[in-house]
Amino acid sequence: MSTPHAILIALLEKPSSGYDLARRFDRAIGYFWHATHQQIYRELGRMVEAGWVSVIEDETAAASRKKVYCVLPVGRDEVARWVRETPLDLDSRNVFLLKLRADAVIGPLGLAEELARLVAENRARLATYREIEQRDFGAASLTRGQELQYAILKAGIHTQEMWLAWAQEVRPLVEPAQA
Amino acid sequence: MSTPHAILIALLEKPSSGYDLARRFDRAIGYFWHATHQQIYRELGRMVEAGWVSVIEDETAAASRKKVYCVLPVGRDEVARWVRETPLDLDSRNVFLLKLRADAVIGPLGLAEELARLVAENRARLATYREIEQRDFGAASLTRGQELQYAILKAGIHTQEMWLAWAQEVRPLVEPAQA
DNA sequence: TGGATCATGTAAAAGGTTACATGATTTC
DNA sequence: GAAATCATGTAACCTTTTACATGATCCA
Repeated sequence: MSTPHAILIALLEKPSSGYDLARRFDRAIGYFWHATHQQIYRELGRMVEAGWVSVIEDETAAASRKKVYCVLPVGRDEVARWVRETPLDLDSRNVFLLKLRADAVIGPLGLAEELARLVAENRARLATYREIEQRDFGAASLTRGQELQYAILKAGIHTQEMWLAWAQEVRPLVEPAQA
Repeated sequence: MSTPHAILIALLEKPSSGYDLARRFDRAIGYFWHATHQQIYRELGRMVEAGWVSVIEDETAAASRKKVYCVLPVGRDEVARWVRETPLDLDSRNVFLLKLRADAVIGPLGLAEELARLVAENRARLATYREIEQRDFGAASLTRGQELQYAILKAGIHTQEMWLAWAQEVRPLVEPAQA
C-alpha cells in the first residue's frame, strides 16, 4: 500500500510530527489507511535520509522534543512520480483514493486514464459475478449454505456497483479538459 | 487476515493440493482474498505439523507428486474457535465474509452478535462521515481540491451505506431462531 | 506528586514478497 | 522434442506487528 507515500501525502496536506501523524492515521485518514507509530518513525527516518522531507527548526521545536516534518521539493516530485507511474490493480481502491488525495494537494496529476482503466476492469469483474450469480444461484430455493454463499457474492456485486457509480461522479474531476 | 484460517476454510469447502489452492485463491476466492503459492505451501506444512490437516493417500496421489490436503477434526474445531473468538474491527469486512464462508460449510457458528456489533460500529462511523460532510462541504461552491476531498469522503459514505444495506440482508441468515 | 498524555524510539518475531530452483506431465 | 503448464519447494529480503523502553509535559 506504500506507507512512505501515504505519509508524504499526509505531510503535504499538513506538516506534522511523527506523533501527530500517528494520530491523524488513527482519525480521518485512518478510515482509509492505517499505520502504527513504529512504521511512521521508521519511514520518517528513511525519508530524511533520502532527502524527501526535513525537520522544521523553529522556536516551538527547540522548546520541546517535538520534530515537525515538512516535504521538500524532491519529496513532492517523488509523490507525483509515484502517482503517475504506479499502476493499481482493481482491488486497491483505497490506493486510488490516496492518489486522489495527492491530486487534491499538488494536482492535477492526470488520473483520468487510470480511472478509466479501473472502471473497465471493475465492469468486467461485475460481469463475472453476474454470471456466477445466474449459474449458481438462479434456482428457486437454496439451502442455508447456498444462501450464505450467495450473500458473499452479493457483497462483491454491491461493492462493484457502488464503486462504479462513485467513479462516474469522480470522472469529471480528473478529466483534463473540464468545460 | 489470518492466512491459515483462510486456507482451512477453503480446504473444508473442497480438499485440494497446494497448487489447486493457489489457483482457487487467484480465482473466485481471490476476489476477496489473496495468497501466493509460497504462503500456501508454508502454511500447509505448518498445519500438518499442528495436526490440523493431513495428506490424503490414494491411488491418484501415488501416481503423481500431487498432495491433496484434507482438514482433520482438530482443524475443523480450530476454525470454529477462530470464528467465535476472533473479534473483528469495522474495517475487516472481508474477514467477516471469510467467517460467513466458514459458517456456510460447518455452521451455524453464531455470527449474529458479531454482525450486530459491526452494524452498530459502522452506523457510528457513517454518522461521523455525515458530520464531516456537513461541516466541511456544505458550502455552495468548492475548489477543485475540496471537490476531490469530498469525493474521497463520499467513497467512505457510499461504502458504509452499501455495507449496512447488505448486513440487513444477511442478518436473517445468521440469526439463531429464523422463523 | 501522581497519573494521563505527549513524544520518540529499539528489538524481536511474525508474516508477506520476490527470486530462484527443480522436475513431471501434457500438448502441439 | 519443445513449450506450456502442473506441482512443489527453498532462501533472501522486506514489511508489519507486538512488546519493551524512556523521558517530558500537563493537569488535578
